[in-house]
Amino acid sequence: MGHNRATLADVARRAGLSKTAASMVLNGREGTRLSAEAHQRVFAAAEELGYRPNVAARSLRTRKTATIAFVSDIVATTRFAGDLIRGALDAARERDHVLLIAETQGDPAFERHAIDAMLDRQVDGVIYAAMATRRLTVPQALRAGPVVLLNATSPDDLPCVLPDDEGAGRTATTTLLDRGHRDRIAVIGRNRLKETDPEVSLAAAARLRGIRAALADVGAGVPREVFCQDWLPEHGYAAMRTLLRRPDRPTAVVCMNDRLAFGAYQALAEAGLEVPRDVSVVSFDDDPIAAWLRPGLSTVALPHETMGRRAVELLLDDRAIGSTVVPMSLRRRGSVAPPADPGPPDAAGPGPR
Amino acid sequence: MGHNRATLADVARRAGLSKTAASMVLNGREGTRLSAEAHQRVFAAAEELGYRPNVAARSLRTRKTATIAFVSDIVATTRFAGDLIRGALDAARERDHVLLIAETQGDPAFERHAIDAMLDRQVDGVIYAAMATRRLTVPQALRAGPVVLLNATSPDDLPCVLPDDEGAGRTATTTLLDRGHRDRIAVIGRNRLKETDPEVSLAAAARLRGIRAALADVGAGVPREVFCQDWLPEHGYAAMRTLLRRPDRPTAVVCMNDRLAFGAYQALAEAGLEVPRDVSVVSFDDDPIAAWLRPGLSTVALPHETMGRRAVELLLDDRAIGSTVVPMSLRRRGSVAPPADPGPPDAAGPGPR
DNA sequence: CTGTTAGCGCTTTCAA
DNA sequence: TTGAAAGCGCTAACAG
Repeated sequence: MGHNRATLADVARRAGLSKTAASMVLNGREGTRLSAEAHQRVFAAAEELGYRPNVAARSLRTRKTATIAFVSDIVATTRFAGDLIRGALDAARERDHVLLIAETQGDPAFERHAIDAMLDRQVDGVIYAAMATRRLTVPQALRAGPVVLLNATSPDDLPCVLPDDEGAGRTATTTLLDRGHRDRIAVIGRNRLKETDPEVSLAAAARLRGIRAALADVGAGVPREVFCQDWLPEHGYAAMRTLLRRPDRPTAVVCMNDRLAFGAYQALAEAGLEVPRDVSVVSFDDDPIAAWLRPGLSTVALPHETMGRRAVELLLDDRAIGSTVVPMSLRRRGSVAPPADPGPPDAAGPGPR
Repeated sequence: MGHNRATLADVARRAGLSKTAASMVLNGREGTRLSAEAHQRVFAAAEELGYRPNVAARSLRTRKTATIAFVSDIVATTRFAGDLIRGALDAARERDHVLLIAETQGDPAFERHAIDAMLDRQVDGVIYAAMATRRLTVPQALRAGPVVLLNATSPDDLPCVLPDDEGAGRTATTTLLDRGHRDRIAVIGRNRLKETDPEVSLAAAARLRGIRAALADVGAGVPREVFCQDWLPEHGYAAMRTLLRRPDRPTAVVCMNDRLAFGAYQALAEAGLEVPRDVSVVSFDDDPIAAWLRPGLSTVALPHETMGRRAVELLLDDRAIGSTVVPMSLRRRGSVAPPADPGPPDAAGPGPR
């Protein structure tokens, strides 16, 4: 690849100057001024030869590669991984950097291998990303240089970028409260494991805190909460059925993520209930599916693209300290409306329509 | 990053040998044999110092970087991008290579920039990926070295990796035929632009060819085909409503992708029709949503992970010639059943349940 | 069998 | 104002 590229020596020769002179002109070094004419000649020569510096050679000297390692546990599983990467890519491009990516698949051997591979290539820094917001411990090898955790924290307070899940919880809930829901709001997606083990999830507990805080602010009653084994559509479906079986059907539910909400939609439709007329729904993530549902699902979006971008900014500006929390904002679609009417606290719900 | 790494000189010194000797041992060069004891000493020294070669330095000499550029038009939009990358990543890891990624966003300026950045870093080859299977022209700059097109072809027959969309069309259709559907199969998602402009899509025409061929094989009638402006759920929804409005409701539909199928499901549910009892559905892609629908959607999966892997293999083994077509296989879920009964070719359908 | 000597292409003292 | 020379860490000729 790139066989006969012109070298700096070629440029210098053509310009009738030394490599030093050429180098200085091309790098805009002010250390010592060359004649305007020398500048001209060098630029002209470089232009004519289509000169491009060899980054490997340069970095051997400068110990800078303008390359960032992006190491994540899993890249493919979720669409969100792409957003994280895209944000990082954008920011990197703006600063003339490039991303070397690797995936550990949660396997320590792969991880070790990946990190070595990156370090061997003298990357300027490492972004260590998790696909689910969580706490993790970064391998010792990374301590050698700048690191930013993306969508993760570590026990030892490395600089990190996180989404504001607690704020998101408030936002979701407030949306409901603003429309007049209050004492019959339910929560779908409580999960002991996700809420208690920070290595599994940081989002679950934070979202719940936000939800409860918003409710407490207006003195609303404790919401009905349904536990789910995981956050997949089938669990949301089951949870919603559970809720519908009870006497006082909720006027609104907040689902811990969009997949749960999708399942909830399915159960609602099956019960002949209409969103948002009979039940309002809000959730989190802004999975593509949120826009595809009928009606569109109002959801608090994960700011993954911004997070990815922020991570490289922190890394390169090395003002990276503490945690950077990125706000999450509501994508308003059609799934929220005022409660139909208080209704008698008995029946499970009317038939279709 | 990686400040005080031991260098080859350190290892040599510690082993009491020359850099040359150390280099040879470490690289397992057989050119000239060193004493067994020398081997021992070198390995021991390297081990003790935690020596790792500096890839930049090495590549300055060898002109090999063990780095592959992965340039794509869009990485984030679809989940499939992740699969392509993941496959490539896996294959690269197995061969001790690493991926430098960049995204052009379809912008020629970005593209130029990205390619320069990669070439400046002396990558060993380039994988040029498109997110929708299509034809494209690769920038001249890439002709300098090995290139493999991923999910794309070019007018000048660069080596490429493509999914077998025509086979997929046959597979989808055959699934229906095998269950007894025949003359009342409909197709959702015809699209003039996608079918005629190879720079937009290669998949649409190929899938359609496959569908028709399978039908022709059994002498089935020409299917009812509905055009869609795009392949999004809303279009599938509209298309299905159109079909249901006609007198002879289809017993089965093949949708050009899963998003259309999702829309079709919505229209079916709304009409009080049940999948697969009243209408069977098959489609293409294996979008995550296919597994989330109720019942699960049978769909012919895009083999993106395999494709990504294949691209790397072709590039590195440089036996890269012509096009490599990767088969697509059916994910059998619950959306296909035998037709209920021939039924009178009149009514639009019964009420709910 | 082993070690010395040149570079790869670049930046950076240091002298002229 | 400019240029020669050294050297980043490594490998490949070429002598010993």
